[in-house]
Amino acid sequence: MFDEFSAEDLTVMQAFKTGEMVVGPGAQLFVEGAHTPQLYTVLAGMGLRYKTTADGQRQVINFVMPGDFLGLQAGVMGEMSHAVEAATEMTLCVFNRADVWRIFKTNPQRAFDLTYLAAMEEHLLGDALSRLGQHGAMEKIAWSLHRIFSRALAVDMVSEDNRCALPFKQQDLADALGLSLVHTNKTLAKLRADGVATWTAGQLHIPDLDRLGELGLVDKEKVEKRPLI
Amino acid sequence: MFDEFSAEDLTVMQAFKTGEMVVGPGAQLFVEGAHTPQLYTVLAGMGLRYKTTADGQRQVINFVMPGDFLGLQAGVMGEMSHAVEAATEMTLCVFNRADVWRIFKTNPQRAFDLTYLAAMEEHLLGDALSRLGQHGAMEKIAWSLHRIFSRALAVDMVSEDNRCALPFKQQDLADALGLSLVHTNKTLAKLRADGVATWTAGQLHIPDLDRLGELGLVDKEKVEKRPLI
DNA sequence: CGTTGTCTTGAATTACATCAAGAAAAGTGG
DNA sequence: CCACTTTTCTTGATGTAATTCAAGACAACG
Repeated sequence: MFDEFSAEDLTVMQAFKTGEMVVGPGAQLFVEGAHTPQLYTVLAGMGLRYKTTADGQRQVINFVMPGDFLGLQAGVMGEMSHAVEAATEMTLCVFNRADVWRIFKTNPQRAFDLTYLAAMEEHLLGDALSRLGQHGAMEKIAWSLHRIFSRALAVDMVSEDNRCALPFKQQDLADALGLSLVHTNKTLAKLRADGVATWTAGQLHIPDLDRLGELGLVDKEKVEKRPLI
Repeated sequence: MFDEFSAEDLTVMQAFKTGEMVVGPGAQLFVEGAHTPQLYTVLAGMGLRYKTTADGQRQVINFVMPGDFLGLQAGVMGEMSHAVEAATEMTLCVFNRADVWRIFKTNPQRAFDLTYLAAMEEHLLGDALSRLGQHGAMEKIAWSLHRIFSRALAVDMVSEDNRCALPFKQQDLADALGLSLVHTNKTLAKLRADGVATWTAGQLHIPDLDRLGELGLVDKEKVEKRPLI
């Protein structure tokens, strides 16, 4: 799924990298509005990006999976507009914010990749926006599960029998889609009854991804390559 | 509102710039999924970014105003994930997609600005997402009008008596917020009756921006500087 | 001056939220 | 390992915000 990593790239990134870090479930990687000195690439584990609204509600922006780059906003804008929290134990590759500028000075290709990633996020958020704005609960949930599962496939986290770990709560999914917990639960029950998607005990089972995609109105989009930072 | 433009920056950007362009209302600046060779900075006029969903619905991503940079996605990813359409006559500063890479090679500061813009868009989309997911019609509409008006203030498009041009249809606002036209209309009528916001004949009148902000649950966020490309 | 697009308003319907309460899990401590 | 508490999941009943349907009033336009 990722662009190839040349020997030179590796050297450059190794200079940029300052270490590895392991955090436990529930750890706050970023706090909303805070000034943080570090950026991360997710090597293993899953997490949540979310915003807290003025009246105390929570909007989950998306689900964080291995390969994701965290903190680009803080890296260029100084502070994060959303929080990031670990849902499982996570292994992270750590970079210094101060080095971002150095990348731009010394390695245009990597700088370009950063912009690419930002544009990619924008694209994904746009998708989410149109799903939230224009569709009903069943479509939202089917779409979301489809997206998660496709991504898991891309990073090889899906087992032979079409199962992957999904260590979130139903409340998290509800908050991602702007639905109530109750309605989310009932819709998941329907998908389960129909044999389209079964999510129990932190495991998501999708026997037929295309069928789920139809319910979620997913247009068979190419799996896009993304740069790995 | 914009970062200062040094003499050197000006020279660099003038080399990058390939011309100016004026388009009429209704013109399609970008088509969804298309490969376009040009990028634009909006000098005057307003427009819409939108996506069309699989089942034919339309989600307006945001409203385009002077100072916006259009086509960054196409610039780095090759194709746009959304369409852009002019709502009024628009004046655009034209750049070549091929030159984007040159920017990264020769002018790290400008390259950084591009990434900054992308991160900014991501931030704005995240805001929109949480508004769509977590709030009711009144809050959505108040929030949206607040955002538009604040932006208009920043680019000095608001008259003495707190009016600015808003050349969109109610349907556009409805599609931006995931509401039906009817409900949008009724909510606007309520705002008008309460004297908070009056939008008629393409003119938006906001006597008291703070009052609107309260209704829209807007936390008094600093007006952020953005780079002008 | 008819035709078409946008706005406006009322009435009927529905998808979803809220309320409530029980059943599983998953921690916690003795 | 077993009570005990707390969290997460599940299901039914009730309420409501927003949709859809329908139709009239303005505007804009050729």
